[in-house]
Amino acid sequence: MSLRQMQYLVTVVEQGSFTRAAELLHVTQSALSHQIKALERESGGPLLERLPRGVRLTPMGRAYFPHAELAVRSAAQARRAALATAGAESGELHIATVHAHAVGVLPEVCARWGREHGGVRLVLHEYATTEDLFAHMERGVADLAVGPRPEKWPGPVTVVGTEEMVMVLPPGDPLAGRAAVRIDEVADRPWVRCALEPVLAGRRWLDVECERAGFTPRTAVRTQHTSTAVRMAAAGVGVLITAAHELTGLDCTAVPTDPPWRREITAFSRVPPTGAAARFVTLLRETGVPGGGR
Amino acid sequence: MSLRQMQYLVTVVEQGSFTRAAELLHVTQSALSHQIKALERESGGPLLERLPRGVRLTPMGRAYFPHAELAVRSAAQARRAALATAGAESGELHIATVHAHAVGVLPEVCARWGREHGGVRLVLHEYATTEDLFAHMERGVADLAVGPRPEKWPGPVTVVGTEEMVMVLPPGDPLAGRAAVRIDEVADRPWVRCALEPVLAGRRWLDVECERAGFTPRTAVRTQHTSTAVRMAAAGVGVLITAAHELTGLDCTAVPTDPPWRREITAFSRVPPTGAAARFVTLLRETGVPGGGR
DNA sequence: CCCCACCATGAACGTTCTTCATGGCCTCCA
DNA sequence: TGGAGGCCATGAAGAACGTTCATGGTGGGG
Repeated sequence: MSLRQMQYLVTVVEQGSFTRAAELLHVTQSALSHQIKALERESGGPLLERLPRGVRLTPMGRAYFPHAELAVRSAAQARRAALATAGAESGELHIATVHAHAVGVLPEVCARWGREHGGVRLVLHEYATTEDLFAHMERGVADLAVGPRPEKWPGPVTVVGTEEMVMVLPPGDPLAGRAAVRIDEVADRPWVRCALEPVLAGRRWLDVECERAGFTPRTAVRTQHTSTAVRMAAAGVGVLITAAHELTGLDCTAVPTDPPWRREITAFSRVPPTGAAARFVTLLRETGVPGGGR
Repeated sequence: MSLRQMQYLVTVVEQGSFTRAAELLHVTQSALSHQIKALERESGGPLLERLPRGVRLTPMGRAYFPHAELAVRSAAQARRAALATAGAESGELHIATVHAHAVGVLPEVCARWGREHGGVRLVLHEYATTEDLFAHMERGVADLAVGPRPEKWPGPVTVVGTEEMVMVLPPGDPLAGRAAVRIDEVADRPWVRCALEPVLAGRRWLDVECERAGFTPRTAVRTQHTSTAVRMAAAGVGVLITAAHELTGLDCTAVPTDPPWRREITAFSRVPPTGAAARFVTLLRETGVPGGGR
């Protein structure tokens, strides 16, 4: 029962095919067959169901797989952690994040990283929702995650900055130009909702605030990606509250809310960041993230 | 970079010595040296500091180690998960728990398990505190944990029962024989505190309740193990509130609190329990745990 | 000061993994 | 319906890897 066998299994399952997995792993399909068979022999039964078209996990495989995946990913992280501590001049740093942050706060950080730590390649894993991000971080896909503060996270969480939330309005909106807008002033408008809304104690922030203001937000449309939501709002579909920096380059109006809302951006990982990961956190705090480090 | 190498490293670090680790792993010390050296070569530098007396992790080793440990433990869990799903007639099921539960609720469950699933050996990992339990579960030491509901846990949590909390009094105490006792009736007494007190939203339950009752509990003694605390209380050192079933066989008086307190017993794991683990959860709910299944 | 405990090293042997070559099976399509 | 092609399995041979045996170096304690 070796790491290699698990790596092979994971790849075969991900690819749904021995042949494609073999190409990806740079071995022959025969080697895969042998190894998977050996793994199945040791595990006491078949893990994969060989279908005429591709493969699928057996019930036993489903019990086995998540652990194997975590083992494989942890091993990869171990290697990267060691390399990052050693040379700091080569290797990879895997960062997981949500799409909204990837387009918003990370580009500048990545640019500085490239100049200052050229040897360490950044590998970005972007997810559409925070749930996705957390789920994949738990499975160990990345060394470090950048995103909203996780509600439940068994590991170190560092606040690297805060974002100011603004209300997005189409160009020429009557409220445009105001210094700030109270939420009840738009109580009668439809809203653009997004999968990535900040959550507080299990409830969406906006719902809580609207309830306090005495109305229930009417949803015009619900999107996965924040960038989509922003364009909806800019087109006048409805009101959206989102982080200010996600609007750069768009033809729309943004007005701060009254009272001002802020949302934390955090970096979190399974173990205290060392080497490259630690430097990345420092860079995050120093660069580009409004309110960084507090 | 194989699992075996990581397994070797973990054992060497745990044992603090190549020689002892070699014995434990049933290989020669030479094999260990070779493998660790190979691992260090691939990792880009030494992971262990060779001291005249035993070994220690280098900074790089400290970055590497936790990931390696998780990889090793996950692999072991994968194997067990597969075997448990396969035969269900052999293998091991690793259960992590806190000492108080190990002596309180588990004996009966384990007895039934032995009769009904004799082939699957139970391996118990007992920890003194819930913090210890959670920390070790995160590192993947066991397939399933039994204990109080974890505050932050990234995985399935099942309530398997509730325990009634009672106030422990020495034999002949004036309050003994009462149907129930309010907490403010013992406001002037010293308390026996225990590391394993139920926690609610980050604060110890007892502190919250006493604050509500208008006093601050005065601590007579603080213990690690609940069983110690129970004996303290039975000896008249102070008042203790703990689960009723932890008193079986002791010469002391237990009086329910007014209002009644209950604490949940949960089973939690990293992935949905399958096979042996799933059956164990079922057994927990069916057996011996007051209020099981709700 | 010598001996013991402890880890490193090099060469030989046994095991394991990969490849090459080939075979079986199912599906799609003429 | 029969052949072509995609897909995984299998068996044998060679390469790669891990283990052992034997031995060397180093520091601490009697």
